[in-house]
Formats: sequence, C-alpha cells, structure tokens
Amino acid sequence: MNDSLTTTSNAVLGLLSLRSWSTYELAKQAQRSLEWFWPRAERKLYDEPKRLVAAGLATSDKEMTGARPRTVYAITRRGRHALRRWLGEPPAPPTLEFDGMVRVFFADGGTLEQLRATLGAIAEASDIRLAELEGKITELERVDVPFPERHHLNALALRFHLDHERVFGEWARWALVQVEEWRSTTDPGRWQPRQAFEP
Amino acid sequence: MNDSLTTTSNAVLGLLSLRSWSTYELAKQAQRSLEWFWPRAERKLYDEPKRLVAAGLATSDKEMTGARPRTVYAITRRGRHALRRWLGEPPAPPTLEFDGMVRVFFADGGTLEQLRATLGAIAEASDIRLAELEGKITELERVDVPFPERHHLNALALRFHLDHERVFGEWARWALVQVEEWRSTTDPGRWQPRQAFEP
DNA sequence: GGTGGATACTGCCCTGTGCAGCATCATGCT
DNA sequence: AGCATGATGCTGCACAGGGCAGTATCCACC
Repeated sequence: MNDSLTTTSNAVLGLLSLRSWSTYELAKQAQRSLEWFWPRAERKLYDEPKRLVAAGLATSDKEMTGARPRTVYAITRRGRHALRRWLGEPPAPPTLEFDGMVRVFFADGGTLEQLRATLGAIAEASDIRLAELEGKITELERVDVPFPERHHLNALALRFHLDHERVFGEWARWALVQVEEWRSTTDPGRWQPRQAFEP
Repeated sequence: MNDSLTTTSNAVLGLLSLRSWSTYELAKQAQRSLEWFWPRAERKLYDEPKRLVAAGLATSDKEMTGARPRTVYAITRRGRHALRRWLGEPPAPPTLEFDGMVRVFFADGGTLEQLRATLGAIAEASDIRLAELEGKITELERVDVPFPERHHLNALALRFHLDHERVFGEWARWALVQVEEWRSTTDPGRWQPRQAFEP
C-alpha cells in the first residue's frame, strides 16, 4: 500500500481522532460534516478506513448485531501523530468544479433563454444551500448535538461557507440583470465588459 | 463508448465550437480558460477529443510537422447540436475541494501555530490567484487576444471568480484575527461561535 | 406477518490525476 | 554546424474517486 496519505485519508483520520466509528457511521458523519469542503462518495468512505488500518494508523474491530456483522474503527497513537504532522504541512490549493459556469462560458453556443435559465438555476440552488447552512449555524447554539466542544472550529468553517455560497447566488442574480441588456448570447448590444467591474 | 457525455466532454465541445485545435493547443486553451471553473488534467484532455470523434461530434485530421505527427480536431454539425441541447439542461451543483478547510476543521488535532500557518497560507495563495485574475481582467480591454468577440462572456465569468477568490482571502484573514483570542485549538477562551456571524 | 427504512457493505465500470517517458521541431547561441 | 533548451505532441500506467446496483440483516410499526 502506498504510504503517502491523501487529503481524504487525513480527513477520515481526523474523524477517527474524535471518536471511534462503525463504517456506516463514519460515512454518514463524513457526509454531514465534510460535504461542503471535501465531498467524497460513500463508496470510497468504505474503502478509506481499511487503508488506514493497513498503514497502522487505525484499528478495526469486527462486531455482530445479531447475524449482521459490522466493523468499528479507532485511531491509533501513530494515527494521531500522522494527523498532527499533516496539519503542519501547507494546504493544497482549492479546486472548484462549477458546471453552471461551463454553461455560462459557452452560452454563445445556445440562446439567451438558456443562459437565463442556467443563471436562474444557479441562484435557486444557492438559496437552498444557504438555507441549509443557516440551519447548521443555529445548531452552534446547542449542546445536544455531536461534538459541542468543537463549535468554535465549526463556526470558522460555517462562516466561510456562508460567504462562499452567497457569492454564487449574488453573482447569478447580478448576471441576470446584466444579460437583460444583451440582444443575444453573441451580441451584448451596448453592454461593456468593464461594467462587470464597476461598483 | 458510453453515449452520455460528461461536463468535460461538453466543455471540450464548447472549445471546438470556437475553432478547430490540435490536441496540444486544445489542452493548453482548456487550461487557460477553463482552469478556474472546470480544472482537468492535461492527460485527460488528450483522451476527450477522441471520445467526441467516436461519438460523431468531432472529426480528427492527422497532419505532419516534418516527421512529427499531430491531430487537429474540429466540431461537426451534430456536435454543435449536442452542445446546444446540453446548454438547455439544468446545471449540476458546484463542488469545492478545499484541503485548507479540512486542516482548519481538524485543527484541534494540532497546534494554534499550525492553524495560523494554514490560514496564512490560504490568504497568501488567494492573493496570488487574485493578482492573476486582475491580469485577465485587464485583457478584456484588448482586442489583440484570442476571441475578443467573447469578452462579454469572459467578463461574467471573471466577475464571479474575482468575488469567489476574495472570499478565501478575506475569510482567512478574518479567521486569523478570531483565533488571536483563542488559548489553543481546543480552547477558544471567551471567544463565542456566534461572533462568527455578527456584523 | 409484512413492509419500509436503517444499517452494513461490496463489485463493477467509468472518469479523472499525476507522473514519467518517448519523440520531433524550432530557435538561439557558440 | 552542433548543441541545448523549450515547445509541440502524445501515451502507458497505477492510483484516486464516483455512481450505481446489489445483497443481507435488523428494527420499528401497522
């Protein structure tokens, strides 16, 4: 097994550092807490702990619920050291995959109606995600949630995501206003690119 | 070959809709123009046009530069129709992979010094990317660049990326100020999570 | 008892990444 | 002319990751 851990490995190690988890729980918790900044398919979250065990950074314990087996993973001391060491390394640059922007960028291959629909969809999806974030923010006032002692870190993350999500919705709405002046996707009429950068 | 095209397929089709390209040129142009919102490894950009040809959406023409072969790809009429059809579909949600945020989120596995270094690195990297974007924005005033007739679409995209990138740097600097009050990564002292959401 | 959702997990096929490697061309310098 | 370097051109390979579908057992409820 390749000894160099990925960000995913370290993210899973991070979750294990909080407590031990069954694989199912771990996958669910990863999707609850990491989804906004490190989205990973459930399929992979079943594989990752096995790799940590193989690297000596976690242990696995087979249990039975009736006739149904389940695996519970726990971090090792070596795992904690590895996590701490990783935290001292410089972060990789963020990457964004914005399908909607691909559609905007090549909008001249389609119609102004299509472009408006794309921008509208981006704005609406952003609203939904913002509402979800607001729900998470209200949870910071509670102590009957998992890991209340980590709320300070949660708050930093949520602050970022709130601002980040707002950019999508606000930009899409702004763009909808701009394209009102356009004659078509290939003819912006009197609209000037520099208008995008004026106050 | 699977008939359902990916966003990457359509992005490449979008580039082909502008002009024909050798594979090398296409890979370079993709990395110049799509890198901010649809980053793809060069390795894949060599495969993708082949798949478009197999689907009848592009043609390939073998040429020779001396003894060195090269392939030039062009879009077909079917390809243009496929692109236009795709532009009418709703966009997939954006996904962000923010390695730095994974490190912030699990900062309690490390030290306050490490957290500060992570935040500092995020801020600096953001500055560099912002400077790059500013360079692209000044290009919008020029006509001696590729595809000046598409500046209006470029401007929409650049407006988004400017706002998007600013969020990283501003947030990281804000977070650096917040953690000044913290005693350690596990003890925020008197700092309250709700401080993250006050004006 | 039957149903539906939760818990628990994996095989499979496909997309995508980083890396390394190979080859030829073109340009500039000595 | 010869050489070095960067550009142009491309691919094999091993690994990371995603979506989907499938299998099985448990648990709560009607």
